[in-house]
Amino acid sequence: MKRDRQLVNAIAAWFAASARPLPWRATTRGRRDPYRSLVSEIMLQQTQVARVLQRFEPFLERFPTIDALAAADEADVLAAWSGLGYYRRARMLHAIAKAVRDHHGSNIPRQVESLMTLPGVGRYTAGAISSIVFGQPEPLVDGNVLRVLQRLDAHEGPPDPAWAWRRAEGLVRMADEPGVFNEGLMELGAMVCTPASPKCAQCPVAQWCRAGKQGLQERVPEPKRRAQRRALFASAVVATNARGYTLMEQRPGRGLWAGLWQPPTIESDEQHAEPEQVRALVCARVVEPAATFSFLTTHREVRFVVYRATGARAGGGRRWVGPAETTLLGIGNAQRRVIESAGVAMQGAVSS
DNA sequence: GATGCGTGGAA
DNA sequence: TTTCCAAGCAT
Repeated sequence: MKRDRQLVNAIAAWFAASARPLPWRATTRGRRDPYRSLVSEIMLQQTQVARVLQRFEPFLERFPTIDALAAADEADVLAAWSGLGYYRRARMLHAIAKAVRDHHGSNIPRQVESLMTLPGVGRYTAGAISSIVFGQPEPLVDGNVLRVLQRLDAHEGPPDPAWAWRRAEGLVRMADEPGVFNEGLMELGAMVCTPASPKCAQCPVAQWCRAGKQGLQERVPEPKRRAQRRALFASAVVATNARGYTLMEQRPGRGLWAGLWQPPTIESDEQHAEPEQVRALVCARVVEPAATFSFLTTHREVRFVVYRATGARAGGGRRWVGPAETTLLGIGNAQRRVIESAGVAMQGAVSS
């Protein structure tokens, strides 16, 4: 008990002294802006801080308030999310804004139970907003916290979220400022108690760390096996017209790159489409091979074969899209690579 | 409870 | 090159 109290105080003190000045940590009169915090929490789901830093302010500029976001077209939200991945988050963030406007008087709720009813808000995000924005004594567990807590207690074996949530709850109740403690736990995991080569020599709670004392810090928690990546065979046609515009279609509303735009593409788990099928796909007069590359996602190795075509026709939901217009559509980075590999320039290019 | 959902940096 | 995994969530 005494150890726990010391841990909590040390983590909060360390964070208060060393927190990075991230844009969503800005305060007015000591308060976080709930909307900015909400956007940052959704963006940060399974996404590294460095990546979010590139996109946060532009998104806020495009949708400055929760009402502005609620009033926006979903297509515009997806366009602003282009390249960030996990595009379902963009749709759900949009849905959150509408739900908050319609059912909470445009005020983001402060209780975990209310927050959890919002689409795309799970236990972590609800705990984060409730504690960090509103100061409620709610626990939170993300990948960082899971690792930090298991190491502190030398809780061996694979990641044990159920155990970590109980532990986090017990600790956050002792904190004077729950949000500061929670953010400190995460920051500690991000900056010091890293998955590989943790910096125990500069750790503010090393004296209480049981894994560190036993030399187990590199083996706790035990990494878990990843599912094998499955192949997906994609044949894409980059059809251009006389003005240099590219033919684009919208992907289905579910699954990979749901709702995003792409050059007409045939996909299969088995093999690539025959060139004749590709030609038929766009009814083009001239179709020629242009490029081949693989694009990796967590669960898929997408093997693209890219063709160039002329003499195709729009219709059936397909549209001719000019270079400037590509910033207005939701387009995945794989599709950007497809288009550029065919030698067609576009704006809002693939990041780095 | 396992799986699918993106992307890119680090080792 | 390959593997891991990053402020998770929904189904």
